[in-house]
Amino acid sequence: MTENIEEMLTRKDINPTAMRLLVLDFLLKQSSAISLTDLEKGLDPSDRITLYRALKKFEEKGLVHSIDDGSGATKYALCENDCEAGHHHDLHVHFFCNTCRETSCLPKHHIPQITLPDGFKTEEVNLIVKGVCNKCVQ
Amino acid sequence: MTENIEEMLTRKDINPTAMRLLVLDFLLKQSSAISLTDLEKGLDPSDRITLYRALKKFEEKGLVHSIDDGSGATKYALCENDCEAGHHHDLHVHFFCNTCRETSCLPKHHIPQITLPDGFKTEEVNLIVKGVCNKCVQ
DNA sequence: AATAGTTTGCAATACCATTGCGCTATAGTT
DNA sequence: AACTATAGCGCAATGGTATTGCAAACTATT
Ligand SMILES: [Mn+2]
Ligand SMILES: [Mn+2]
Ligand SMILES: [Zn+2]
Ligand SMILES: [Zn+2]
Repeated sequence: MTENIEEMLTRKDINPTAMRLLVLDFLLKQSSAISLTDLEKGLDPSDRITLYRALKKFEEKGLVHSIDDGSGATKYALCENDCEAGHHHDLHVHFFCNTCRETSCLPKHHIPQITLPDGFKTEEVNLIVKGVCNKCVQ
Repeated sequence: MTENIEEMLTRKDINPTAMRLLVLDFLLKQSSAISLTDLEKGLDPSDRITLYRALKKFEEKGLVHSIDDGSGATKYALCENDCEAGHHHDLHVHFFCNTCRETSCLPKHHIPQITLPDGFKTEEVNLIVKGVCNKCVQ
């Protein structure tokens, strides 16, 4: 099982250190995107900065993508697709639940094409839907 | 002219104090959304917290809306439409220029309908397009 | 074993957002 | 006009997140 995690890292050209294995293992257990603080609490006691750098490395290598859901803290989630170092292909919608404050990837919901005024060049699109998630709706 | 600004405030049920007149006047002169720090620099010397509370009051009363463009600082822009206290109707796209780092409202670009999985309820949509704006494109 | 490169942990820094609180200006009342 | 209640202002303080510097610890290689 651990070998599987280790392979995931090496396949992405990430040195599988003890800390990084722990971080990836934790990420695999999540059902929603997590913040650095979530990770810190989940792997207590661990140094926040080390965790921060692990996430940054993962992002840089195309293993996780970061989400700015407007909560103030960047969230991180594993990439679904075959993202490459530097180039992410997770152009999907993200959902932020105003009730449980969890952020989820909606990988099946692609971001619609946005037509801009003349002279504007699109490089990236961030689409966050906020509301009530399926777990919180009654 | 000042009366016009004053009326804008009173019409929104905002007490037109000297500070608030200055803030609204500054906002009217902008061609893009501004941060609290931008406002502070533009109205130097003024107390940052007072400006912060002016923006919050404006937002609460439906005179400005805030934009989270992922830059780290919340941006503010005057509402185009007849927003009411508490209920904003600026469901338009926002554009962040990666070159000049300015954030613009695209009020003519409405946010497309997003269909979510069963059980998800939409309350709000935040759509930020990042790229190069018409002024920076060469 | 020595060396070079990588990772880690701690300290420090820089912003941004937000609240508490006393002072002041203003509006409303007598 | 004097008085009082309220609202606004300015300063201090706090809390949270992101990011970098640096030295110690660790790994891999010669
Ligand atoms: Mn995602
Ligand atoms: Mn806008
Ligand atoms: Zn929820
Ligand atoms: Zn630009």
